[in-house]
Amino acid sequence: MTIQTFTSYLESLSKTASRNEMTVVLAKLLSKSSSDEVDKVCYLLLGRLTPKFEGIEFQMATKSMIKVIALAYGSNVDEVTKIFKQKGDLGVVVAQLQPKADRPLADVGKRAHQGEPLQITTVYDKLLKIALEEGSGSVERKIFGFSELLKSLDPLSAKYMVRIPVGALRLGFSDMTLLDALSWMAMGDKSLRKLLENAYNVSADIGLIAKAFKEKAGKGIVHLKATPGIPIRPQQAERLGTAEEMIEKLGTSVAEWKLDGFRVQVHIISSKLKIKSSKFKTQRKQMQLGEKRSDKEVQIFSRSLENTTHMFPEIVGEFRKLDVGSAILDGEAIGYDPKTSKHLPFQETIQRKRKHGISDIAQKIPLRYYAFDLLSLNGESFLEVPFNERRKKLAELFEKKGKKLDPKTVTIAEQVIVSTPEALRKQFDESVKQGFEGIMVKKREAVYTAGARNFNWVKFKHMGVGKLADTLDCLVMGYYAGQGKRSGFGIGAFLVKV
DNA sequence: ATTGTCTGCCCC
DNA sequence: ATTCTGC
DNA sequence: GCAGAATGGGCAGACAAT
Repeated sequence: MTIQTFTSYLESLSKTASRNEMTVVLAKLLSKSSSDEVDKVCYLLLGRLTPKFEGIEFQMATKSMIKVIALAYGSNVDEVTKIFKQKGDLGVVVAQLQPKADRPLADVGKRAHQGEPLQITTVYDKLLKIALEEGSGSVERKIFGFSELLKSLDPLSAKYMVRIPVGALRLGFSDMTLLDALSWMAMGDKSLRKLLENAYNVSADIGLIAKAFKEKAGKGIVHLKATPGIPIRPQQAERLGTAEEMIEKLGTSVAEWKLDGFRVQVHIISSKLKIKSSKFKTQRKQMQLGEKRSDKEVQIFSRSLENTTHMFPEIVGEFRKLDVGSAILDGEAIGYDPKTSKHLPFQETIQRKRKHGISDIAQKIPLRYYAFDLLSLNGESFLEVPFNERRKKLAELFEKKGKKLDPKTVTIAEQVIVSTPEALRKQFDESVKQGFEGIMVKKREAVYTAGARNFNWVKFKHMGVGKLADTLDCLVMGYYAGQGKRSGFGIGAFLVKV
C-alpha cells in the first residue's frame, strides 16, 4: 500500500463524524493492508510506531516540528510559529505552506509524482529511524531527517505525517474502534469485538492482534490469555457523588483505602515458564532487561503499561521470595517516611519516578506495595473469577509458607464490607481522618474487566481544589491560543488572576 | 560542570 | 488526572 | 454511558548551549 492511499483514508476518516461509518472505512483500509503492513498501519492510525510498552518515543513535539517545517519548506521558525498560532494545527500549516514552497514543485513530492510511489512500510521505516536517533546531535538529526521525509511526500501525506509526532492526529477514534473495524473486516459486523477485546486486554499490542487476526482469523487470537511478562490493561474506577448512589449501584460491597501513589502491576515469572511464541519479541527484550538471572523473574508495569521494573528494586526483591511459580498482581505503591512509617503525599512518591540514582532515592523514600487483586496464578487466569474469590486467592498467596514477605515493603490491602450508605460514609470519614485520599468501593461479584472504566469499582474521594468553591472572582490576564477544535474560536484557555 | 529548553500515549 | 461533547 | 479530545501541575530525562 502506498502512503498516498493510506493518507487518503485518513483524510476521509477525519471528515467522518459517525463512529459506525469510521468503522466501515477502517475495515476497508485494514482489509487492503497486507499482513506485513497491517501492524504498522494500526500503530500509525493510533499516532504511534510501536505498542506503548516498547518505550519508543519520537522525542519530538511542537517546537521541533516547527523547525522541521521551516527547514523543509524554506520558511523560518517565526513565520511557521505565526501560522501555527493562527491555525492551531501543524498539519494545516504544512498544507498551507507546501504549495508556495520555494523549492520547485517538481522536487517536492517528486517520487510520488513520477511513478515511484512511496510505500507505507518505507515511510514507517523512516519514521522509526528518526524516532530511534539518540545521543549527541540527535535533535539535529531528527529534525533534518524528518524534513527530508516531508520533502519526499505528497501534500496530503505530509499533512498527516507531521501530526503524528506532535500527537495531533485527532481522527476521532482510538483503539476500541480499531478492534470493531477488525471484526467488521472479517464479518461485516461487530460480532468478534468481544473476542478481539479480550485478546487486546491481556496483550495490549494492537498491531500484533491485527496481524494474527489477519493471518489466522479468530484462531490467531483466541489462544491469547493472561501471560506473565505481558501487561494486562488495568481496570479503572468510575466516580459517583453520593454514598447512596454507590450502594444502589453496587449493593453490598467492599471498601479499601484509596492510596495516592503509583498503580503497579507485578508479574512474577518462573524461569521454567519459557517463552513459546517467537512473536513476542518485546517479551524477550523484557526478559533480557531483568535484573539478573535467578529462578524467579519479576517485572513491573505502570498504569499506562510502561515497563517500570527499574523503579521498584525493593518490591522486586520481596516478590522474588514468594513461593510461587508465576503470578500477576494488581496494586498501588506509595512512599513512606522510613522513621515514622507514615505514607507520603504524591509529590514525594513521584520522585521515585526516575531512571538514574534509584538506590539513593530508595533510601530516602522507600516504597510500600499494597496488593489488592490477583489476576493470574501459576498459569491460570483469574480475570473471569469474581472479585471476592480473587481476593481470597490473593490472601492465600500471602499466607503461603516459605520466606515471609516484609510487610513494610509488600502487604495486602485491607478490606471492610459495607452494605449501607451510612457505613460507607463512616469508612470514608475514617479514611480522610487517617490521611488517605478516600476509599475505593468494589463490587464483590464483579469480574476483572481489563482496560475498562466501569462501576465494578467506584472511587469515593474528598472534594479536590476544584471543588473548594462554586464560584471564584477572577481577573482575566490573558489567554492561550487553542489547538484542534478550539483553534477556530481563537481562545483555548484563559489566564486569570484570583 | 552548570544552566536552559523541550519532552513525556509521564504520573496523578 | 478532570471535564466536556457527540453519538 | 461510552469513547474520544482537550485541558492542568509537577517532576525527571535527554540534549543543547554556555
